[in-house]
Amino acid sequence: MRPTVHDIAERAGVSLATVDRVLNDRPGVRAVTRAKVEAAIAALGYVRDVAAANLAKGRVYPLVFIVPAGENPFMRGLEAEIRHAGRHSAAERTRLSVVTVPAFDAAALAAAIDAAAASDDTAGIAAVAVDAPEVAAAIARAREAGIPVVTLVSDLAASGRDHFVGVDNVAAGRTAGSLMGRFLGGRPGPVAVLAGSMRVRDHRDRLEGFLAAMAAMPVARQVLPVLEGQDDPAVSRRLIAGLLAATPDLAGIYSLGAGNGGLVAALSGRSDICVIAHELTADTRAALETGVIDAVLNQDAGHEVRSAARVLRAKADGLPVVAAQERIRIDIFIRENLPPAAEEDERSGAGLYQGD
Amino acid sequence: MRPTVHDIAERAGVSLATVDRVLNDRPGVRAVTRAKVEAAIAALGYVRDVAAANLAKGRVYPLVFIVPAGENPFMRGLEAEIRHAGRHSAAERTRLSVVTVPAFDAAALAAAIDAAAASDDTAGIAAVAVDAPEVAAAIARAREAGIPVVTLVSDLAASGRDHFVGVDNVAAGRTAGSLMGRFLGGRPGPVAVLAGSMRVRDHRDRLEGFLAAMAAMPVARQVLPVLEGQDDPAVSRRLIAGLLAATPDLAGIYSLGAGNGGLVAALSGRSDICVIAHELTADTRAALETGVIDAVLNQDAGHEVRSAARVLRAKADGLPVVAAQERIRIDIFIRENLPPAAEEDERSGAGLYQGD
DNA sequence: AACTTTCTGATTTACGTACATCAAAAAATC
DNA sequence: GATTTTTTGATGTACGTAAATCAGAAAGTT
Repeated sequence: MRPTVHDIAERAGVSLATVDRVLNDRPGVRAVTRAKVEAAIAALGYVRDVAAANLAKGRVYPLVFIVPAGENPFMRGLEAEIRHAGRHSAAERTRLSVVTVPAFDAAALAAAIDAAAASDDTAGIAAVAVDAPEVAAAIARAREAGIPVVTLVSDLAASGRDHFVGVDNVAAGRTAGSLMGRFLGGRPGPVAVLAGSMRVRDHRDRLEGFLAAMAAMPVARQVLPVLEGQDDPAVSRRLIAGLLAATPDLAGIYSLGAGNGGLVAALSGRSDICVIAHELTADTRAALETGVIDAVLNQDAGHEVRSAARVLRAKADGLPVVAAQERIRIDIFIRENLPPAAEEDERSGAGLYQGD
Repeated sequence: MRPTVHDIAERAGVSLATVDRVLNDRPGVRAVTRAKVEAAIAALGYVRDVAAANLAKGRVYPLVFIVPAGENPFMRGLEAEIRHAGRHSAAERTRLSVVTVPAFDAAALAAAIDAAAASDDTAGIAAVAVDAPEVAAAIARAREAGIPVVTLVSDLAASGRDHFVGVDNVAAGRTAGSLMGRFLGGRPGPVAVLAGSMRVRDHRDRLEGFLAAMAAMPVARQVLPVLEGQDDPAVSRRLIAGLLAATPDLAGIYSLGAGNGGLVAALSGRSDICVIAHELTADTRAALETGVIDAVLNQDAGHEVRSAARVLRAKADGLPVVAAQERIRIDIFIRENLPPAAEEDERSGAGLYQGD
């Protein structure tokens, strides 16, 4: 059986109260006594029963997630994951809530952060950041009020946030470029890039990585000027249609933002162009299956949500974060390793695999 | 605040004991009363505090993991993950232990299963199966004794095991074939397959998927007869060296088993051949970085261990398993999305990402 | 009506930890 | 040596649930 505080007390020859003082480092213990207790802890290999401890503490961690509103399927999947995690977060004594704000609206986001920070029972904030000074200021205010803040999916390093939960977008772009280059092989023709907006940090990062990888390929290849679809399916569709008309020898398209529904519609079944997109959603999944999209790079929203919750709790408790453990992986999906669509049990997400 | 059993009792107008009887469905409750209590549970949205319940139950689940001994880096990584999970499994009231048996030794594996089942405090067994009747018989015996059994990594469906924790190896082979075909494009030359042994189920499955995917490619390509390296680096090295000498126009190699150290050594820095291998280990990681290996398909040992533990606990409690949630994903790694090597904190694995 | 059987209530103990209180002992200070 | 300060012990309550006991009420059976 696992040793308990009682065992430590007995072994160290002290009382339970003293053990408690050492464990939760409360004052009033002599150095020698503390050493004795710590020796006993080490000797017995004692580990605190977190479940019992949390039960006794009765503490809960109300965490607020702020995500952009709108039709962006990835964001809706993210929201679904938050709600899903919220329903199963009882054991971790964590309470998750979701706030949506208009996409790309820095003022609204800043206001939402301020509101969350103003609430007396907010233990932490996770926000999909918009790259703007007022957002950075709001995050700084929250942190000054003692509330930990993490950025989610899209970073804002200048804000002084406690942590960023998301993928390395430069690496993601490099991965896309490498795959594009290998898939195309010696085939001639230029490559196009469809982004949401160059004002968004993660899109800029992905482009940078993609260009670097393309440049490093043995075969030089022309990359056309970036198209900005505003993450909007209708705009994207128009842009891609124009591109196809103007560039008959187009070899590939890298879609580094959202709005892939429009991209797929514009391609209307053409599988001769090598297409690489981001985020596994209903649109991209279907296009992978039909061969219109060749590869999808994905960040697992479920992992991100759980990582954000873990980090915020650790910060709230003043505990260190194991960075290596919180790294979000860049998943590559092709048709053959596509996970089966989930049976839509209780979440409305894109049907991603949910690990643990 | 979350509702507790007391709230339910009050709301339903019954005593705490009755609520307890309903919750843990013990006998001695009239149908009408039960309905009242269940209505109160639904109305208040009560969810059992698992931490408190486990604390009260005091029950622990001693689970035995049986894995092959030897130098196979994936298996050693698996073992490291089990030990790692064991150190952090306190919260789940689970106790993990590892037993190693000689690789491919059916008799030894069967004996280990019998021994684990004979122990009075074994709540479940997870075993990397060898495809042999005596193993199937041992698993059947354990299950008759009321001990749940899951197969890990390599399945043995005929044994009647409760569950299989591992990837879809046919799909893995198809993925490899598809990537190989796309990476090679129009480049001519035959492709070789290096397996461990055709007597092992997962290797047969991978080969099947690979051949199917290659056959489905637009460009027909010759696949040379399978080489069997016994998962042994020295044997593999010899076989590959011979292959290279005999086949100057070789275009690609699919290594579907272990022993990749020998493969890499035989290739000695050649990056003109397209190589796809399985499992991210120190060997394959290094080869990915130098360009000798082009892609690695991976099954996350950490996920598998945690999934196995969850499934065994559920089975031990007679609870249903959410199959969709326990599916193990096939990860694709190329140089650009390689996760950074872990800082070897306390595990000796291959430095894989550890999610949650 | 007396009886058995089945249900329900009230109460208690336990799980392992956190946290508070008060008294007692030990150490340090004057 | 008397006093203050610091350290330690003893004890109790709480968290939310599980599980057991025993008494009492309700239902069903003769």
